[in-house]
Amino acid sequence: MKTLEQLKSIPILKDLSVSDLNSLSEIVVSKTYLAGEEIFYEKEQAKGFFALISGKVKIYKLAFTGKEHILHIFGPGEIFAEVAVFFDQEYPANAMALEDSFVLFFPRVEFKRLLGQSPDLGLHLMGLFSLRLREMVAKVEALSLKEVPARLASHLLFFREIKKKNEFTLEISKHQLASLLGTIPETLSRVMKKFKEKEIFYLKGNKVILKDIEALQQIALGKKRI
Amino acid sequence: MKTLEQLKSIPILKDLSVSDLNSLSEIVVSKTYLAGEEIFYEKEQAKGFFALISGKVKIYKLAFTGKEHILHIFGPGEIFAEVAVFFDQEYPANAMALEDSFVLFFPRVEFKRLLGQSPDLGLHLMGLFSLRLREMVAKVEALSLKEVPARLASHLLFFREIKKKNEFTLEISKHQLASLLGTIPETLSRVMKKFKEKEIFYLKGNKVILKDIEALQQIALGKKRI
DNA sequence: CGCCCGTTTGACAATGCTCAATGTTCGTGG
DNA sequence: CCACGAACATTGAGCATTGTCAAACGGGCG
Repeated sequence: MKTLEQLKSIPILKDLSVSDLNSLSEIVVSKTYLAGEEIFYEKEQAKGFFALISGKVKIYKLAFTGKEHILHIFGPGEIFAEVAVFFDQEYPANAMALEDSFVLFFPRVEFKRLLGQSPDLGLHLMGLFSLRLREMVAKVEALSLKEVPARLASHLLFFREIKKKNEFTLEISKHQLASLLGTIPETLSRVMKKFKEKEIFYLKGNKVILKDIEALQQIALGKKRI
Repeated sequence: MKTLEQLKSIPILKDLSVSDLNSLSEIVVSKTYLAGEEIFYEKEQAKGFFALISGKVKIYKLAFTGKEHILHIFGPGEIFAEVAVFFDQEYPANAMALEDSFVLFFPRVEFKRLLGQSPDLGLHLMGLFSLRLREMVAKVEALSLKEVPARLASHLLFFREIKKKNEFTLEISKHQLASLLGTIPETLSRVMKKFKEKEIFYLKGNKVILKDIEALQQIALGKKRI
């Protein structure tokens, strides 16, 4: 696939003018990462940002003890590490390919030059920043004000919105899901067991069928305990 | 003080061109809030963002149970609620004046028009977004990977950086500090007691004198328990 | 002086983590 | 096709941390 086609496959970029897209296609660099491969480390000098064309990537922080917290998991069409554009400093977190992944890399300096020329490009990027900020605020809220069952319920309801169905697959391992929810696999397993016992959902492997949406909503809000 | 002077007192805006500043001064609206007064609510339609000229403002989320988590406390010269520019939706959190505060309000629609005209203004704003994002990532990390003593130690070290001194005042009540660290006053009080016992700091009222920086750094990283 | 609010302390409960063991799934190779 | 191993997932017991509830303390202000 041509670079231009790939750029157009990214939702946030597809509305850009042809000239903006052409400019971008001249600066991007294609890269491939194997499953499990590190894309960048937290302490690494940030040289640019990425657009994921295919595969799956996790952005995560590591504690001194080795405990991991996943900030975000990205799929095809999404942009990540875009903060790098504005800080010629370290990346704020680590990134690893969860599956074999193909990405487009946007070098910081060149991209910033384009930004100065196209206000439209800047507006798109600012919209993305706003979205990320909201996601992070939601994460802080969840971590500090909600318990694990509420966080799991919120996540399941979020997936339901995305998939527009009560039946879906989790797409990531339980270990990864626990890390994404700010907990550990054992705790997640116990909470899921309770959800099953209370007939809130059906779970087999990675397949989920939500059964009691009302209960999920109550639990997500912290109005109901399990 | 003239609006133009006030705009120049805001660090992130002071490098803007005279014409940009003049454009801004034409759209801003001055507002005053008394201590304890709500500036906006979470569910409220976001009509613009703010620059704090004098006073103190907290941005916070509320749980269904009434528990509060402070996301940020802003002082003079800082900009807040800037995400509002890109979403004609609800504010993502609540804002309340902690002291009598004087702010400049930037209406969303008018500001966005200026953005389209001045790429430079956009670049400044994007830098601000990046900073906020990093702050939020740090918060998520602290909440999910660190215990209360580590969060307190980090906060004290952060203040030390700002003040460039080992001696300073906390500026906010213990209750507010607890909420900022994602805990409750009782827990904070107990942790502080331990810090005092271990001679890590001296504390009297709101006055703090850091005594064992090394220990604070170890605790902040989670390498050492108290 | 006495009241009020913020703070501290105490006793207790609960949530979630650690460590260890057991189950389960799935891919590989005999 | 089955057996085996490795990685993933679940379960159990015990414990650490933090939250809840209630009471006492203390400092500042009318």
